Amino acid sequence: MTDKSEKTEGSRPLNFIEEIVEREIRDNINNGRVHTRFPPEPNGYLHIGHAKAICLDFGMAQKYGGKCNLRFDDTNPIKEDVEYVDSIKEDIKWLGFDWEDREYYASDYFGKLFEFAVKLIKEGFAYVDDQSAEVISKQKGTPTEPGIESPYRNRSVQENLDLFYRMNEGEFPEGARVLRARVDMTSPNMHMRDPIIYRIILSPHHRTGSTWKVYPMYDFAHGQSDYFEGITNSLCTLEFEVHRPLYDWFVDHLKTDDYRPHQTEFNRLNLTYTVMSKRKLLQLVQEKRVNGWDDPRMPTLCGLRRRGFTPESIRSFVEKIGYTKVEALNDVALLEHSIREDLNKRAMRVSAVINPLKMIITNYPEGLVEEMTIENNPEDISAGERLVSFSREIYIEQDDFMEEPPAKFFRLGPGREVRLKGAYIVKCEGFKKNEVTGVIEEIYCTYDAQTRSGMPESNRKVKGTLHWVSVPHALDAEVRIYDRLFSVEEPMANKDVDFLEYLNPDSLKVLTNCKVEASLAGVKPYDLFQFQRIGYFNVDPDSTPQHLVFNRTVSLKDSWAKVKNK
RNA sequence: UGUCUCAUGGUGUAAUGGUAGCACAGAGGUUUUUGGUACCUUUAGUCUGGGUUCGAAUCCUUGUGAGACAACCA
Repeated sequence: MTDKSEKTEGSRPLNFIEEIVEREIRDNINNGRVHTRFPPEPNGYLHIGHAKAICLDFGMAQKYGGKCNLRFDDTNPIKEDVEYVDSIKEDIKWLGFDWEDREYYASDYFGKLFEFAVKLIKEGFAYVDDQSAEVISKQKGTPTEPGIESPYRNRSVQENLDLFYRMNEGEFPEGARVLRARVDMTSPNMHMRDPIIYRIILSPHHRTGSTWKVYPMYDFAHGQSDYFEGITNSLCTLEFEVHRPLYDWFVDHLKTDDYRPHQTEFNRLNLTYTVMSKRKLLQLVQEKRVNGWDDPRMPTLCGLRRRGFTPESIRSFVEKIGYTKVEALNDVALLEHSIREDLNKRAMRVSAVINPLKMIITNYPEGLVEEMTIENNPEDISAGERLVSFSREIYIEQDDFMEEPPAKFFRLGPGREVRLKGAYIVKCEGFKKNEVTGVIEEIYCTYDAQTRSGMPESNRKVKGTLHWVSVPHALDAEVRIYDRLFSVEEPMANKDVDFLEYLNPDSLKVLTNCKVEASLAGVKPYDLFQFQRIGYFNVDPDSTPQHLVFNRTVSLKDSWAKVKNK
């Protein structure tokens, strides 16, 4: 009964995590509370894969009346920096989520974690190992062979305690000693073979300075931090599945009543034609294969934002791909669909000619300018209308004229008629061609004065409608045409080929001679538009009133391109 | 020669023992002053073998394939 009502409530069926949570609520596990956390490490920029996690962590809390904490997992002072903290917070807010006053850091718990380690030592569950990293690693065995016990495994509690305190006094150099949990060296799960839980790091931490000389490892910090914060559901990606027994082992030694957090793993987001690993993204930035973390070709949230993606489109995409335990490769076409779907509803339509070809309307009076009324968005009447100047000389798209057009070409060619969007029907009477280069330099048309939009004659059927910009009114603009960063679906799939080999050489084309309508004079960075018949574009932060710069977010679907390529 | 996880159209997902559905992509069409949008139609799927059952994508089992795990990273 309850099952049914819960399922029909939403517009889609529950995913497996929602099913788990609803069962827990029903069974009053953890008093029926739902409290999640998003735990980024402040060592890089967030990408769309993180967005999938953010939407789940914050989304579950929202859906079930719970809370979601933001917790920086800052247990490694060598790799982390405050620089990243701010960008991460900005990206989460931009995506549309709010952690309110619950901004935490694993480093907030260094004291409690240290005490817990001391407790484990006293109970015989942890020991100081004096061996080198290499030796410890060797003793760990392999996935198919058991490990062997360290000669230091049975040190006295007193000695362990003494050594551990002195490790934290800075008495020993980095690497000299570690603290290990005393679990099981023969466990088939490598993570249970006496994992290292504390190591000596002498570099200062970005938040705690030089207070500490020993720092907890991820496994010794994460579950415990969840516990300290009262987290109920610790949601993470599939590769942490093998860590779960250790997560539970620590929580079991920490908990004092029925409350306990537990970990559930879901599949990562992989996208075709890109890479998602922080290391690879860093490499692209460092080797200047892209222009920084916010390069519009990057799958980072700042990159997608600069490219013109909206938070709504990203959330909608994440909603569409779902959460399962199957390792998936998501088609970037679905992301593109999500942004088109969103922008179709909200983007103002404007006229921009990115590869200009001048048209002279020979029978149009010289010096005459007419103001044409054009709707701002046919999908949204409330967006209103605007006036656009029309004159004797206009720019049209080079692609909209062919000297010898094929049958299916609905645009302009010698003797053909087309409609100029919101203006007149014109007929091509001739063109000027550079005899040396073969380039069409100008085309000459006549217009039918009775076909101005709104006049009865304007209803005449013509095959095509072109966008245009009046020459004397046009604004110059730079347009950056972005395409997929890689030319293959899975740049990492072939182990014998460096992923850089698959970089798409045409992922960025800069067009500097573009002409846009005058209404674009006052645009601000991140403003969104549809360039009529071309695609969705936004204003790049590089843009100034003197030098307009637009990024192509995504092209419009182009059924002519399909016909043409047949 | 380990442990854990997974396997449904091209892709991502649903169906929780009872008509294999949805979205994207593909194909075709209608409408259209965007070759856009919207709408309609359509192609295409339960990894393999066995078992339980009136009935199996679902439960049991065999095999196959894929992934994760051997950082003093997270």
